[in-house]
Amino acid sequence: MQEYYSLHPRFYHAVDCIIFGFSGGELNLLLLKRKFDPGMGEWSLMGGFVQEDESVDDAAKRVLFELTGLTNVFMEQVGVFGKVGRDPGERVISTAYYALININDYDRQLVESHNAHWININELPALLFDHEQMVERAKTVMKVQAELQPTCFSLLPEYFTLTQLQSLYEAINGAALDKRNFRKRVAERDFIEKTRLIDKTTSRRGASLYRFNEEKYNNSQRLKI
Amino acid sequence: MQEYYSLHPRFYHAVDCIIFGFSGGELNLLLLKRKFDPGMGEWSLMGGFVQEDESVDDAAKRVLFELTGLTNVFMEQVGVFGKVGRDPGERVISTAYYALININDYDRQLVESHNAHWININELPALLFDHEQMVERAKTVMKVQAELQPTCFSLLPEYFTLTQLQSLYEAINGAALDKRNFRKRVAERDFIEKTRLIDKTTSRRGASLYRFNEEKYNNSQRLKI
DNA sequence: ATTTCGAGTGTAAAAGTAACACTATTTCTT
DNA sequence: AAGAAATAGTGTTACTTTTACACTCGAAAT
Repeated sequence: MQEYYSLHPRFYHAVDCIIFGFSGGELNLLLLKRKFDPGMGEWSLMGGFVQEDESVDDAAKRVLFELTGLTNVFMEQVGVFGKVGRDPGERVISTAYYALININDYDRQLVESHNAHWININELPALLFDHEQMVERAKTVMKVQAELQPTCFSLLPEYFTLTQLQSLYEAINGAALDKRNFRKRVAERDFIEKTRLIDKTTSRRGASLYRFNEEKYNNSQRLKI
Repeated sequence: MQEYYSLHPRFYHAVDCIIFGFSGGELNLLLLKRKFDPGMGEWSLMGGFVQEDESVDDAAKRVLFELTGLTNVFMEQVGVFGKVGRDPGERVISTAYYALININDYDRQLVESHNAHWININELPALLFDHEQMVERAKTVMKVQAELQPTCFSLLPEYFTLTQLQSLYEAINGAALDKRNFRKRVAERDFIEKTRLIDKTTSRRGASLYRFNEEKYNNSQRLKI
């Protein structure tokens, strides 16, 4: 019985985080310029090793916290990357996660101390190991997920204008949307609530601020956006 | 540098296979009644441990081959299951995969020797460890996948009738479909080819046999079914 | 010749999606 | 004070897609 396990090899298990942020009408990833080997000087995802006392999902949350100081972030598995030589140093199996964070919220000092930077998703540099594949898959999974459920509100501040929301959807879609049709669709979902607040920073006229009402969403027919 | 890895713990890494088959108008899973501990006597998925010289994906293919004798089977990752106590014997992280196999094709002797049985997906027994969660997630992932691409042809024999195809879609959907609308949609996709062959086993009149043309599918606009 | 059984076929209403351009409100400039 | 500038906001129509629905066809069995 003991042999049932001990005949088999054991592996380091890493987690790597594809961290999406939204600013300036564009999607960005938080990437590290590595200050240590393996891969010193290269761009990479934020990663870490799973420890004895934590689940794989918890390890991903911890790693995200170590970089950004954030908890309660929307995170989802992207997949397992388990090729034999993917990490040239040792055999490491890695689970990739994507996270959607509000770009106003994170701890800038922590991020700086890790040598991490926001990079526009359309101008990504070459990345360490198989991290580019991870990013590609994350983009796909994120897109599918965002179409099925309105998860992408995690990328916005609590209050946002419809122009911001539309440009987020355009960034995820990779294509422009018609303003009137978009607003018609927003009006149909009452989990996107208009508030009395007005944002005057982006236009002279000012734009109404909206918020995502999670409770209403949970009670709704789950109309995707 | 060496410490970069060696400070961290290592884990057994398993793969578990959710194996779908289609017969009698229903989806079935191939499950094992375990003949060994841990979990002797319980129903479980077919699983195995990742070895030094194989990727995680390859381990899943090997495990499926060991049970069914099949290669070149459609398989996709379902996700990583990495809770600390999920396997009470040892800390094991597992990657779940789903496979779609043609129920006429597998090696019956091998399957029997593993004490494996086809179980209707709507009448599943309690399963070992977190295998029920794996199955739940696999059902969701499989459904999404089948909607995006016509992967489910892997569940059918090379030649099939439209009635069979429709009942497969109904089983995946969990809901009945309108026969005329379904056939109209089939007619629109030329990667579903009508042949001159007639199947006389299911009706007196006989039904035309169709086949999936992968090449045409790859050249098509990827209309999902 | 008649029955039986699954295979196969078309049309019309309804819903959803896509295309399209101007007015409104406030601030800034002169 | 008037006009320019800049983003917010607003409806209608054509087109496409989806849904609902019931009978005939062809071969075998009796």
